[in-house]
Amino acid sequence: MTLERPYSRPLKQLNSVGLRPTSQRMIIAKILFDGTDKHVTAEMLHYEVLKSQKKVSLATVYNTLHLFTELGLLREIIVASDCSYFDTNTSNHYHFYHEDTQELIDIHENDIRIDRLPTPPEGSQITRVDVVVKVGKKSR
Amino acid sequence: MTLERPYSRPLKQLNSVGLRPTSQRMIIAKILFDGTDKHVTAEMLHYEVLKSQKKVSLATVYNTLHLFTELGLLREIIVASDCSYFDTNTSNHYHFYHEDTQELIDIHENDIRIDRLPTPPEGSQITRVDVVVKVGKKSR
DNA sequence: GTGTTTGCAAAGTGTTTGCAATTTA
DNA sequence: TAAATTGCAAACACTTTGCAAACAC
Repeated sequence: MTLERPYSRPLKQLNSVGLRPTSQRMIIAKILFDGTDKHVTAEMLHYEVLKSQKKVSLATVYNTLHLFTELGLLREIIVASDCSYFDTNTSNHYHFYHEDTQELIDIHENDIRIDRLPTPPEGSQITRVDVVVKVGKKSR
Repeated sequence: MTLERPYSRPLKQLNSVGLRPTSQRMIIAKILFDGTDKHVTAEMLHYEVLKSQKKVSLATVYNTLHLFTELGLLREIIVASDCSYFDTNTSNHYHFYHEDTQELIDIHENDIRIDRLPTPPEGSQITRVDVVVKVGKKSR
């Protein structure tokens, strides 16, 4: 935890993409960019915000998550059709998705390898490769 | 196309999982299991149904898609948070997802390979591996 | 007949939007 | 003060559900 400079990283992140550091964004950025990798849903983040400081509307949370994603500060991960996750680690990596707990867990780059990527259909190019390894409770 | 025995395959599929071959299910099964691999959304399927024969309610389409999926006749594929695809090919394979056309395209088993699958977290086991290769229009 | 299946319309979910009020630079 | 941002509540898209009528066996 970066207790010694709790504001510098969030501020830098906002400045780096040219967003005004409003109080709502700072609160959100402070939670997201604390130096550790996080996977959050809009609801989870909203809850964290309410827990930590003054109120930020859910609409603003959604807005901010999408803004951050467009600007490259976050990466959206689709695992289920009923909720989106956002990942503060924007580098190339994949995920475990625990079907029982709905938890998203990083798979480190070295722990999986895809070789022989397929040629994309005529006229298209690969923009991204998503890998989700679904896991469940061990049966026995 | 299996024009010669248009009903046998759908009927067999329904029988094989012990579902009553109601007219609605037969209509749906006939569209889905025509011998070719298909990727459909509930809306697409509903549209196909209406186009081909008498009416089946959207609720029943949803119901049937989920029933078929639970019983192993279909596989659900999550590519975007706002719509689910169902794949008539239930064997292990992955997909291209065209971000511009929302089209889902099979990647054949031989065209991609994942080696070194990661060890799942303590107490869990891998239930499935989903790979979606997102593609977009070639830029130049 | 009895249990299953269907269709409708209503309810539900997560998400987005329009707009007036507020805040930032 | 001009432009950006926020919050609210309404609107949204997709999906699910409750229940009475219809159907399959």
